[in-house]
Amino acid sequence: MSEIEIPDIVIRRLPLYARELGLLAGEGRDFISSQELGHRLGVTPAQIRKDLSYFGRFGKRGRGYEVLGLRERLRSILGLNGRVKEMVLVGVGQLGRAVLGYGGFRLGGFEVVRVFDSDPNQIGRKVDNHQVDDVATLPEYLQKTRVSMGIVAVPAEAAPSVIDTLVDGGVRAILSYAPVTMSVPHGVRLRQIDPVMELESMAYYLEEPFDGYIEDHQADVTTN
Amino acid sequence: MSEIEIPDIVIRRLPLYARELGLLAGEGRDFISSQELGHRLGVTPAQIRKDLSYFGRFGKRGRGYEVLGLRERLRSILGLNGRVKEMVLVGVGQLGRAVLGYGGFRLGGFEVVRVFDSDPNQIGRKVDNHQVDDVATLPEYLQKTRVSMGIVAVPAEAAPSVIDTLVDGGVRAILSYAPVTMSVPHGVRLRQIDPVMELESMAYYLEEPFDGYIEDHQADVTTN
DNA sequence: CACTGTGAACTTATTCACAGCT
DNA sequence: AGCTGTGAATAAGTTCACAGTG
Repeated sequence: MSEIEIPDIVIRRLPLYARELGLLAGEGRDFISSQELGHRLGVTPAQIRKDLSYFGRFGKRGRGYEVLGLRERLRSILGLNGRVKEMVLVGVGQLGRAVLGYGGFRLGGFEVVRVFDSDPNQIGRKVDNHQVDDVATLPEYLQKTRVSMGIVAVPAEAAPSVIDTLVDGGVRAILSYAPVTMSVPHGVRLRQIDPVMELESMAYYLEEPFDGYIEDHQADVTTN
Repeated sequence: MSEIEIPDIVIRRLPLYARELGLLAGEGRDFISSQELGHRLGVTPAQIRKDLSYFGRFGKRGRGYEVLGLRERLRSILGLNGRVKEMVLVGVGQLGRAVLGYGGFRLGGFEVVRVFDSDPNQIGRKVDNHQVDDVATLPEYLQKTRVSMGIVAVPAEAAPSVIDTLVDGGVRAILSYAPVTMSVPHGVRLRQIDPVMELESMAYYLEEPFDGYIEDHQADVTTN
């Protein structure tokens, strides 16, 4: 229970559990079983119990899990119970603006604290209460402030250099919307959101035959 | 090689391969080995060869893969070589607008053909060359046109009903930006993009201790 | 000769099944 | 009685290693 490496795939499910527990709390639920939670999430009860067992024993036998208590434990495990996580945002095009305007980050305990762009037309402007700074000043900003998370919302061509700058500046977790593959040093997490790739892979299941074949691919619900 | 079920995880990597092959073609490369392609993508060469072997034999021994040829095969396998894939978009808030404005869909062979919202202030307005229709008219529109893909960019509360409407209307592949878990019938693919969950799971690796513990989680590059 | 294509070996992830609490 | 927590069993996914081939 103590010195095994916890699989990333397990870590990635924790936010899902935490989110659903938040909803349950909102519905006034005090306790929930792995059975019912799994049913709501499309996950097996055994999966949930096994995942949680990596971190400790949070349930009460015969009763299930205390909804708010477990949610707090999960957020604590994820490191989300301290102060708000500060992020820099690079790129204030349409997508960057949507990121800034999206309330979900704030609610989740994340906050964009500084915004950068390379477009002279944007630099100096105010977008959603944030002064847009020249991306050229990003390195010095990172040096001063040690922000550990970043969001990249720049065009593909610009992304590699932006990501390098973030990494060099000590940013350890990067969420990129740019469709480019890059490798980053050990210890840095880079995750990409690429809606086009999602659509492309889903297209496979739309029974269009490929070339001459007519095959029947059918598969199950995937909630990512 | 012929009647085995192809794992979804393999399908999901095909767009990644196709994308990189497109870049290679742009660089003027004619052939590439699984070795080099894997290196560029952070994937093992064996993985690439194994993935491709589900669909046929596309390589030339001693030479590697013909860049443009393989790209076309992959796009064909995914069903992306026919005409443009038409999609409906539900929700034209900030996020929906970003989706509409994003050129990547167009380039990938996807096109938003109709836009819906429930907000009376939006309905009837023109957004990025699209007339915004009342979401109440979505069912009849789907009945008429049999669009098979949809993008959901509405708030979480509205998402379940929108998704149900899409499913009932015959939409078989749905990309949702709303942070809600839903189950859909067999044969329908629902994929969610949830940046907050990505950030939350990455936060785990930012060496914030959880409660009293100080542990050392370090893991490798993850490009989704 | 440098590569692919692929069974076999291995590793990782999921599910089972049941002992043990409450 | 009804649940959790968890080793053991199974399934899924990845990598190895090498025969085969242009």
